[in-house]
Amino acid sequence: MLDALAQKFRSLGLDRDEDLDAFLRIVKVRRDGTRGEDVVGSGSSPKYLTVLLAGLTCLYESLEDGGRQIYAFQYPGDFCDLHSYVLPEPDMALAVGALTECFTGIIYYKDLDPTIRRHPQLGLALWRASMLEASILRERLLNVSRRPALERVAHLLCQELTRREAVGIYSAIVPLTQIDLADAAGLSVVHVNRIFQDLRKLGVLSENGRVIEVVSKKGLVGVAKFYRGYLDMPKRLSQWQVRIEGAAD
Amino acid sequence: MLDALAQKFRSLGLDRDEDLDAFLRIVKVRRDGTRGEDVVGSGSSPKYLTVLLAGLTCLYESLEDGGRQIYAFQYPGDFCDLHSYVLPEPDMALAVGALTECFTGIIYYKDLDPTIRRHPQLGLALWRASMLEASILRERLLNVSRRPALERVAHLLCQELTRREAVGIYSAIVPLTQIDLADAAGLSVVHVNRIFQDLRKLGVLSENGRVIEVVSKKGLVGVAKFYRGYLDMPKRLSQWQVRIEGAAD
DNA sequence: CGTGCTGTTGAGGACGATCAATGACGGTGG
DNA sequence: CCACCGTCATTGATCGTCCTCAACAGCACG
Repeated sequence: MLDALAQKFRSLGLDRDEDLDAFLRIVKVRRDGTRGEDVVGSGSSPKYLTVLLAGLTCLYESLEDGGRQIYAFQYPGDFCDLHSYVLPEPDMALAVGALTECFTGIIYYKDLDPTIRRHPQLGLALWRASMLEASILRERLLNVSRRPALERVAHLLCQELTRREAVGIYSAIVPLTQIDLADAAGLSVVHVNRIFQDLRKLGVLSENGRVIEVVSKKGLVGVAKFYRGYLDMPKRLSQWQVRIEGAAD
Repeated sequence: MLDALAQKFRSLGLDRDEDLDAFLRIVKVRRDGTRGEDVVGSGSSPKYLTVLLAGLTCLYESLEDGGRQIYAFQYPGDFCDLHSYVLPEPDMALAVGALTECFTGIIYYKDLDPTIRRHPQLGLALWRASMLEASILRERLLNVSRRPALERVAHLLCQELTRREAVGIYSAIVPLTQIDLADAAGLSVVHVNRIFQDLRKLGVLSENGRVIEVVSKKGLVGVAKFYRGYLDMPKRLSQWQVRIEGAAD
C-alpha cells in the first residue's frame, strides 16, 4: 500500500533508504470513504498530514454560489493537505474530497517534525513535492485562463492521463464525471457535455456515455496541443543531484 | 535595501537573529532594469536565486499566440525564481519581467545550500515562502476561473493594494498598465479598458487615464467582494510557533 | 517632430452560460 | 420483482459577456 508513496519520494530525490524508511515508518494506513465524502474537512487544520495511498481525490473549495472549484486532482503518493502543514491557517475553505473509493495514510505532525530534523533530505523532498503542486497549478491557471473549452477539457484529460501513468495506472477510463471536469475547468456542466460530444465525433472519446474512456490518446494530445511534462520528477532531478553532490558542507 | 527582505523573513518565522543574519550575509545587492527588461530570463536556470529588493516585477510566460500570461506580481522581499531552486528544470518558459525600475539581490546556490544545512529554520522559511506563493496562485485561479470581468479586475487590484501595504507601500497609485492587468486577468485589453470606465463611473478609480489610481478603497473592496487575506503571514504563524516550541527533538 | 507605447471608441460576432426538461442507469426498499 | 429515487448525462432555446478587428487620440521619448 505504501508503494506509491515510496516510489514518489524516491523520484523526489529521497534516495537513501535510511531516510525513506524513517519516513515510511511514521505513516499510519487508514481506510477512507468513497465518492462524495471528504477525506480532509474544510474546518480547522488537524494534527496530522494526510497522504493518498490509493484512489482519486480532489482539492476543492465550495463557493458561495453553490459551485465548487477544483484546484487539483490527487493521485496515490500525493499529499492531500501539505499546504496546511507549513501554513497553519487553512488557506481558505479548502477541502479534499474523494472521487473514488480511496485509502489514505496519516502522519502526525509530532512524528514528522523530529523526523525532518533528523533527515533534512526529507524536508527537501516535501518542499519539492509542494513545488511540483505549484507547477501543476500554474499550468492549470494557464489552461483555465486562455484556452477555449474544447482545448481546455482535452488538456485537462491529457494531464490526468499523464499523471495516472506516472503512478502506474494505464487504464483508458478516467474515473471522473462530467461534473468534476466542469468544476475543474471552470465551465458549465452543459457546455462540458457538448464538448464531450465533439470529442466523441473526433474519435477521441468512446461513445459510451456512462464513463469517460479515451479511445485515441494521439487524437486527444492533438486537440489539446499538449506538450511535454511539468509532471515527471525523475528527469528534473539530474541537475539538482549534481549540485548536491558537489556541495560539501 | 535589505529591510524588506529581513522583515519578510521575520514574518515567515525566521525570528532568531542568528539565522536571519546568516541569510542576509549571502545576499548580494544588484541593480536591475526598468520596465520591459527581464530580471530573470526564460532560458536555463542560473546558479543563483534572485530576490526582489525594490520595485515591481511579474512572473510570466510568453504564449505561442504572442500573448502573455502573468502568473504573479512580485513585491520587495519576494523571490523571483524560487521555483527553479528546488525544481531545476525550468518549469516551462517562465520568466520574470520588471514592471517598474527595480533592484534585486542574488544568492548563489553554493552559498545557500550550506547555509540552509546549518540553519534549518531558513529552509523552513523558504518552504513557507513558496507555499504562500502557491496560496496566492490558488486565489488567482479562482479569480480567473469564476468571477466576471468587473469583479475580477477589482479583485486583482485589491490583492495588489493589500500586498503593497504588507511591505509598507501605501500609495493609491498602482504602477501597472491596463495591459499588465489584462495579461494577469486573462481578459482582452479592450475589455479591461471598458471595465476601467465602469470603475471610474463607480467612483473607484480616478478619472486620470494615464495612471491607475484607486480613489475609493471601500468601493473597490465592495465591487470585488474581497474578503480577508491569504496574504498576511504574521497572523498565520501563531499556531505553528506553538507547535515548534513544544516539539523537543 | 516623428515614432512607439498606452489608452479609448465603435461595430459585429462567437463562445459559453443559464433555464428548463427529459432520459438513462443503478441502488433501495417494499 | 417492481416502484421509487438520486445521480449523471443529454438536448433545445435564448441571452449575455467578452473577443476581435480596426481605427484614432494622447503622451513621452529620443
